[in-house]
Amino acid sequence: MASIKDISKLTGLSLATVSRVFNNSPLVSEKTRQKVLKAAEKLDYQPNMMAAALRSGKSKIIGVIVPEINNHFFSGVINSIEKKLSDADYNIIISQSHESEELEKKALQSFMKLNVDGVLLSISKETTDFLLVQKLMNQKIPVVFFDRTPKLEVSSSVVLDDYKGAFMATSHLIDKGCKQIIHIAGDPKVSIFNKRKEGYIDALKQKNHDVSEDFILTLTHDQLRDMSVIKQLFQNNPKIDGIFAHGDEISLYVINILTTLGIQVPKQVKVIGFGNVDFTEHTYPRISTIDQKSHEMGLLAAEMLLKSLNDEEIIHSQQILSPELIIREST
Amino acid sequence: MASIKDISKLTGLSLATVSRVFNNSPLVSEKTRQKVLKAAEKLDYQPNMMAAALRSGKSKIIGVIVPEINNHFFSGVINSIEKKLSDADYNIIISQSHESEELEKKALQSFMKLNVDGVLLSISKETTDFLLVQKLMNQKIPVVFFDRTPKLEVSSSVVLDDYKGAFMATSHLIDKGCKQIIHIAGDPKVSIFNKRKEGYIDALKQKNHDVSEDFILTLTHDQLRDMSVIKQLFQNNPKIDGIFAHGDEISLYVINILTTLGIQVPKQVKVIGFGNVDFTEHTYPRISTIDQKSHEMGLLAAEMLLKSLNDEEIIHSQQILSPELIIREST
DNA sequence: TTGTAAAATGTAAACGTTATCATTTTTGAA
DNA sequence: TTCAAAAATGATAACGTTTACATTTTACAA
Repeated sequence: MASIKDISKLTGLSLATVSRVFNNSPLVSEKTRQKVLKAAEKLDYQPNMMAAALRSGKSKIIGVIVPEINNHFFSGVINSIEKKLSDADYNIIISQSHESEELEKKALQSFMKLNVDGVLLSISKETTDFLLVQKLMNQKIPVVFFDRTPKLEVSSSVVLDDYKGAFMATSHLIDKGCKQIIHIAGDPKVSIFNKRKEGYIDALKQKNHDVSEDFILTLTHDQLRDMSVIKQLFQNNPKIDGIFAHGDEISLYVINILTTLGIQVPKQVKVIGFGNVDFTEHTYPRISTIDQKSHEMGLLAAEMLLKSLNDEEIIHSQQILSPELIIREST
Repeated sequence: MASIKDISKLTGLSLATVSRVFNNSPLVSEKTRQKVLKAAEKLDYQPNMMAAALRSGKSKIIGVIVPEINNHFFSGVINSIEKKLSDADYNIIISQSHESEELEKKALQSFMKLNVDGVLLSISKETTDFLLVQKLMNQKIPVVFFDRTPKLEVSSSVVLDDYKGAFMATSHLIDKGCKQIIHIAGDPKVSIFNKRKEGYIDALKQKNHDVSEDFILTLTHDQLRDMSVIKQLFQNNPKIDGIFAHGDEISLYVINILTTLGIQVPKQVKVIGFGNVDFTEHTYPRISTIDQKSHEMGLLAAEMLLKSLNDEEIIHSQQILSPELIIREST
């Protein structure tokens, strides 16, 4: 591989001037710039980012951690992040925590060793301590949290207003005439799922509906797969006419179970999900849902990071995106 | 940030021995190893991979390019790749080509500048020239293609036997009694979609069914959204009783359209998709499909790359994964 | 003890850049 | 013409490792 040295030899210019050309320095004449560029072309020169990173302290690498990459929402966010950051000539390293604090730490440690310029992080369910993140921030490496954020005073983050989304979804069911609405809740370890639960409860309260713990189901994936739980619930409470599920996959699954049980959606029971995953508009019936703004979230998180990267001072700001109610056939 | 130098000073040992400790060299006594480790702990030392990469020529970074990251299949493959490679202490840089040859080239160029140790690549629809990939391989940087591969003599690749999958899907429909089977084909620019078409055709031929070009639909996304095309097709050919779609999203969509038109699935028309995307088992009816082995593909591709990375010589091998027929309610 | 091989440690030069400071060349007003 | 300022270039020391080679220390057979 040709280096800056080879160009220097070929052109008779010093290392410094050659380097300046590739860094678009204004203090190099047009004539020599062309000479260098021509030589670079001839030698098929590729700058060595490792050397540049070592010397300058800037790696042009951004670390991204998500719980699972093959999750509709996260892959959507990453899609936007990658687009935005690669446009700004950054490379992105992606790691998965698989909901394990240990793996998350390992990834952060790797990021430090790799000298990343910034970090985008959606924390795992298990994460309770933020020492490593703090350490990064102390080293002036900007960190932007998205979707799943810790309770830290000083940090930047982009989240969805999950409470509001759940409130919207539940209110929508009520507006559509539902009297007995159940909620299929998510893992209570994940704070955004709790917020969805609160939104559901408050929407019911506001419209003077009864709130019953029996109507809030927190099921494991296996329990959910077993139709009998849902079946029994409907047998015991034939008046149930609305379901707010904390995720789209769950809502699709529930609709499937109801259809199997001969219960019609939306005629007898109206169902709304959360996420606005692609498939929701291709199902039968098409599923009403809350758009989670994955694209906007990725874009905004990337933009916030870029701003911190370009500005001298790291700015801390908390952005809250508003969810959007998508009304389709299932309600 | 503490460096090896600081440890050297603190312990009174030379840079070389300290370095040896972190590289698990056998030629360092247990006593000094402990001394170094203790000092590292005290100084909160983090190795600088950039420096190591520059000196050793090994970056411990693998570049991965896919057309779109927020695509069920690719995010599944990436999931396995990330798992496998991070276990082996590699970092992965992910780029998207967005089906553009130019962006793909840009990503590859970035990879070269970053001195990646290896590349995993699923080529874009538009890609026709492989100069950059060749250049990488000439520099002894192993490249493993997956899913979408070029027609290169010397290369490593992991693909699904798409022809076989389509053959299985179509044969399954025939076995279930379908007489008039249509195929909703994918973009002809993507070779694997053509192979699926061929598999469909050959399965029909083998069982002495007529093959008609009218029964092979190659629709744009917009055309597909417009139900009238499908509607007309069924009005003109009321005998159609089987549909093989080149993707699961499409099959879900078609089932949706059919249901809207009052056509029952699977009673009147049987539908099978391709991909085995998560949602296919939560729909109503549950969708029969062909498993695309995303997990196996990612794992195998990563393993092949690791092998080339560890062995002196780069081995070239073409792996073909066998698809699996998943029979559900839609057939 | 001595001698010698093996084990452990040390020296110092690289890897390809960037950036500070110094030097040379160019420009153009006086 | 001269001279100072501006523009362009150069010399060189880092950045934090690794590694080939040299040296010292240790172990142990003779």
